[in-house]
Amino acid sequence: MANKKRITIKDIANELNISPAAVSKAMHNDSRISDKTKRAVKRVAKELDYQPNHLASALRKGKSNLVGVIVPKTNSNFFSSVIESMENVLNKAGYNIIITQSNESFEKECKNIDTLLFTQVDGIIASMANETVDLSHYEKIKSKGIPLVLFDRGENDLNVDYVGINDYDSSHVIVKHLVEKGCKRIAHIGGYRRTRIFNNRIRGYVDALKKHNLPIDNGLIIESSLTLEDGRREMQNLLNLQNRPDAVYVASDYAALGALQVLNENKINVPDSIRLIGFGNEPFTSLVSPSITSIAQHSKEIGRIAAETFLQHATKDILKQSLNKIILDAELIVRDSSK
Amino acid sequence: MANKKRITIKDIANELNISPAAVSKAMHNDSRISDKTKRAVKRVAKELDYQPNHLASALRKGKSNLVGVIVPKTNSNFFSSVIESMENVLNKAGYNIIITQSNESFEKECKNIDTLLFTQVDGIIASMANETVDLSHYEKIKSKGIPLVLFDRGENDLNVDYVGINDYDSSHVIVKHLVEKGCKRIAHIGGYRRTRIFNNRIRGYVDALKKHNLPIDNGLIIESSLTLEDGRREMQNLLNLQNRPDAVYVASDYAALGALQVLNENKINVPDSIRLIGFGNEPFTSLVSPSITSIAQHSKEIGRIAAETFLQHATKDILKQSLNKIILDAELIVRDSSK
DNA sequence: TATATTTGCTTAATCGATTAAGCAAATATA
DNA sequence: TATATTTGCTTAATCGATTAAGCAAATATA
Repeated sequence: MANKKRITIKDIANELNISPAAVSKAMHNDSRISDKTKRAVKRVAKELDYQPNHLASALRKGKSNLVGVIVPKTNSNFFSSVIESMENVLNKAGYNIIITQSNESFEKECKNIDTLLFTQVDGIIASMANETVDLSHYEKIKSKGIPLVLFDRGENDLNVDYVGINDYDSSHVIVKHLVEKGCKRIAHIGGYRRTRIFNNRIRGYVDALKKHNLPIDNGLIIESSLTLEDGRREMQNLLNLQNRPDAVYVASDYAALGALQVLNENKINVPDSIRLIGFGNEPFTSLVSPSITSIAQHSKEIGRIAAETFLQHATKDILKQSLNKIILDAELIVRDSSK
Repeated sequence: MANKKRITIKDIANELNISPAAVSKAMHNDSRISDKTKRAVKRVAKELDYQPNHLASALRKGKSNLVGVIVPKTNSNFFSSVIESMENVLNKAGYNIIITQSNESFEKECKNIDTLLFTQVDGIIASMANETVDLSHYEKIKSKGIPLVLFDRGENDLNVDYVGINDYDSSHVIVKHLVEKGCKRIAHIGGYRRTRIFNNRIRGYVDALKKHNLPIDNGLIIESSLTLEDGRREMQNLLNLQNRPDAVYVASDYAALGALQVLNENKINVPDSIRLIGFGNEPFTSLVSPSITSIAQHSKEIGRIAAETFLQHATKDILKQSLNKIILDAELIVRDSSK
């Protein structure tokens, strides 16, 4: 077998006739080790292709330098981009990330948390599954004293750090845009109110309608899981109404895409007959025809801030910590579907 | 701070007045421990909410139960689905996965490999970045005796296990389909030949043309990175030709989407004037208009087989190992763009 | 009944790196 | 010159779990 014996600090110590402890300190630039010894140690380490045993130091130091990340699914541009940005920040600080997918399942999310705790991650950064209502698993993380940062789908009363965009204001921006285009009956295909971000979008939508003196029609407010199929079904339902809406604000690009399909299939002109707005600014929104107006969520920023927030917890001592709730302003990207 | 002292086997041992060694063995159902003791140990473990220290056992046993996964980017349905399927298989076998993205960058891929080796993964499952030509980093993994399994973008001469689809045959299926529809000038927007799978697609395309007695026109064979922008640019170039093609086979759905945009913008009827076929069966292929004919790659299968191949390496002893090269048949999903 | 085997544990070493404590030599200070 | 401090290392314990070796008691076998 190709597997040669692993080089340890002991091998370096033997080579130089010093103690393993001195080698360890030299590698970490301890001030009580002479420059001469440090140089010798580093030279020999290089010569022997020494790779520190991460498990041993993790065990001794009580930290793994791993951060667990939980997302509903990596296959959206939003999440993969958030992750990429987190990775950049955390790698620089010497951390690696373990990415897990909940597939929008509460059960899978619980399993992922157990797995991450078992793997002894130094912290967890998560965005919740659609199904998640019971937060006791997150309480478990907190009770173990492991830093927890939530982002996007995660605002709640857990009293942990959170990074996300201003959903309430986003709805205002969307409604304002549609009103300016002359829309009077704006429907909202939203997520479930139990998830804070979706509740905020609904609240923002309702308040914005009031602000513009438009009537609230509960038949035009729909809660769903926001999958593509949900978008199709709910759009079809809206089309079956006596009094059709003249605009639909969908709280997810995937569902918006489903809605668009139904509109196209029914030869309903978008935007002339019905204006359509999605949420998330997934790349396909600019690719379909007509292209879909959407809200950009600053995924890179969210990832960076979430990672930095974790690092604050990891480095600073407990006493200095304050709760961070960072809400970024979102941006409306206007495309053909609402022009 | 909320962090209570961690429960160790020592605590359980004290509780029961037995040795930590007995506890360890009881937890692992060692045959030399009495049922009575096993039951007692498990009861106390539960009572104290004992969580084994993964780092300690990993250090002692010399394995981390972590598998590193490297993909170009998780935001395609193909890769996220492959990963999901790997995760299922590996979790069941007691492994966790660390997912890393190369973002199609060779440099990032090298970094990821170093990171994974440092984290002491028990194996690496990878699909290469577009940029990757130099394979010395993969040699490094092999030389450390760490199991390596490649999938999709990874067939090569490294002499490691590989799981992928039959790219050569897929091209044959595509060309046959187009010929049956009456196409005579079939262009191919492909990847770079240096990547084996793309070379195989090009070879299959050329051989299939020959088989159907169609002339080979090198002006219709294009190599690119297959991004959406590449698809747009190359489609535009094809439209500028004196003698336009009547069909375009694009080796990636993203590039095919770019091509479709250009065709739509130029009011060229797809499929009547030009037929279009993509590769990968990304969800959006069925969502755009017209929907894009594509090749389904059996992502779940690929993930499952790659994971199982790793497990074979991890469990069986070195002598028994044989090289696996598993090539799955791909499937043509015919949609409007080629009907 | 005498010996062999099995059962059920304990003892002690180990996986590598880290770190508190300590010691001798070198240097600084009074 | 005598004492205090600093420098540069070593020694030994430690992080928890695992496991080889071993031992006494219980049981099986001749």
